[in-house]
Amino acid sequence: MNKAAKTPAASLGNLEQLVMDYLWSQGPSTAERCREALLSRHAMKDSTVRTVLRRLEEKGFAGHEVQGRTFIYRAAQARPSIAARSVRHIIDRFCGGSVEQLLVGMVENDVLDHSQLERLARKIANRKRRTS
Amino acid sequence: MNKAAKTPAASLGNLEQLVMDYLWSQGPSTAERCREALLSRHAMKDSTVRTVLRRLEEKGFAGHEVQGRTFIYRAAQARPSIAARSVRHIIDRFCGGSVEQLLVGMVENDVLDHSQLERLARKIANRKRRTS
DNA sequence: CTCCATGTGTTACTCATTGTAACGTTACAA
DNA sequence: TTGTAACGTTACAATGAGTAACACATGGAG
Repeated sequence: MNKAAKTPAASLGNLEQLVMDYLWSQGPSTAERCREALLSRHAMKDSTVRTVLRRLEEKGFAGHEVQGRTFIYRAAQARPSIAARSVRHIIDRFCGGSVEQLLVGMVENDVLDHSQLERLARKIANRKRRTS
Repeated sequence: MNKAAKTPAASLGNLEQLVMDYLWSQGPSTAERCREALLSRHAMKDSTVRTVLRRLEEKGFAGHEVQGRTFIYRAAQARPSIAARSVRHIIDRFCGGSVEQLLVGMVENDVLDHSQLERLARKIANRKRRTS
């Protein structure tokens, strides 16, 4: 069947992450521009970036359009979307599907503190009001 | 330096996950009992489970005590703790460190619906009252 | 028209991780 | 003493990720 986007929740290597971060923050870009932008943080040859970009596309994280004879790559999924799905996985894996359980665990493990929880509660309340 | 627990947030392979799930749900166990329990879902030789358990220990996910001449393996970290740290990673990677942003993304991506958010808000309110 | 610069396609090598397992050794029990 | 149940050691294949060389195409400068 579909060859692209094999594993829905495949994870990213460090360089792949770096490249995606670039695409997310800077928007569509050619391979070369991407490479130049990352040079200071991660030097590499042009073929390297291009390989990474191609693999990102195979994984469904990126896409490209052809402009003239150059490829313009772009992020295929929004960051929040990926984050949401990743967390869904974690919740299913470790929290029996319960979001509350995750939150409790985060508080107990000092990933979330009480003041954050308070702000969170307010935000949720606001959002509820606005969208219902 | 320290050889064990190299990467704090190393991820688990499928089999490793299976074994951890067993340890988490069934409690401390010998390698052989673990193997037998997983037989129907994942057949393997005894040396295979033992290798997996050893690696899990190297990664800091499991530990063992010696009882007579047999090893009793146990989960070294609670599930919620791992979940919490994983989510922390995601938040840092994809949400600029903002939990709220994650939650919003989860709503927008149908990982969380509004009724769940409501219940969540209630739980948070409760917990806040109880623990402050 | 020719040739170079620039861009893509293909292929491959290395290293770490993960699954898998054989083989060796040890020690308790009958 | 001998078999069996544990563990220790070592290894190999597949995969993923980083890295890159080399070949091919093509549009523009001369």
